[in-house]
Amino acid sequence: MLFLFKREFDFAIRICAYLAGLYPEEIIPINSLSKKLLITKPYTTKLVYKLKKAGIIGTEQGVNGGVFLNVPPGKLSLFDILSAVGLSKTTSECITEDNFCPLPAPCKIHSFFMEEETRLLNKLRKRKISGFAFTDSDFKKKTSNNYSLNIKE
Amino acid sequence: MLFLFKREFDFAIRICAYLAGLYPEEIIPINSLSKKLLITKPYTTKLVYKLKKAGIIGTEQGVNGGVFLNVPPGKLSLFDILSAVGLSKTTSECITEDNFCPLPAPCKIHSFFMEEETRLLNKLRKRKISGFAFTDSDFKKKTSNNYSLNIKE
DNA sequence: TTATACTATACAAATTTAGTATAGTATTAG
DNA sequence: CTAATACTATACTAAATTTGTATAGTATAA
Repeated sequence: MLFLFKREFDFAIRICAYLAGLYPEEIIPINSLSKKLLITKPYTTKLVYKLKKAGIIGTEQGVNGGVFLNVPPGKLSLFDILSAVGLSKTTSECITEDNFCPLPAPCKIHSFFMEEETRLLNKLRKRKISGFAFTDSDFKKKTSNNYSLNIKE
Repeated sequence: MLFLFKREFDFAIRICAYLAGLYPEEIIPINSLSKKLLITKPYTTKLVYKLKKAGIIGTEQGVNGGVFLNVPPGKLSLFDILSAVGLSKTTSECITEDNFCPLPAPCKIHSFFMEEETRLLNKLRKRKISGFAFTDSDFKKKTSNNYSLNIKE
């Protein structure tokens, strides 16, 4: 796994990037979404739940229900997505822990990493999901299964 | 804890930064080092072991032994230190795993994070420990205990 | 020769991440 | 109306990683 990166982040971005490709016409049931993106159904469900709570994803219940992006892809940043699944929990606790570092705060070591973190976070804020959107035509060939999509309305 | 960062990395850099402050005159026993830097002795030992294996730290055994930086601080990068304690293990496995991502490699999402990772690694390569060196005068006041240092030779 | 220090590896606890289960609510086609 | 399908919300388990400890040994020098 990437240094900066956990699986949950990757999956969350992947889901949003795919929904961005469908935006704003189509909705897709979680079931199909999970098969399509190679994420287990319970895991997909969990992420959809978090993303909906943050207002990023919208859902429709019922037989022909499904999920869809609730925000224009040009306005949805990677930062928004990662925050929704829990970025803040892993950020910057070290600075608030006193007695952790023997040097008077801010020490050069932690300052350096704080700066790098800030730079990365800003970059995540700038990058919008529209730049990562993909559609069915972008899939690997071997994933030949085609799940039907429901046209919204 | 910092987003980019684990405790082990922090400790390893801290040890090297302190040894850089002593360079090239003094050596310090692990015991004193561990008390001084607020790292448990077994953990300090473990890190010293790894850093020595990588050639970064030198040691002297015996009653007046201890450890010291084995490389001029201006030539020792953060990257060298983090590599010594195991940076490579956490890096970029995702790209080599096939079937992990449904999109043909390199997909935009992973490319983006790869770029960011590369940028960070390059920065770590550029930054030398000399820029982080500290000495006893930099400690917080409350850490009033002063452990005696052995003068080398 | 003994006290102190490093060497090398094995082990265990704690935390985080990843993934599953389940009981429930909502919607709509038929 | 009702049964099938889909989302809702939370609790739980398993795997992996990180963190920290233990221990038996080797080396050195006062």
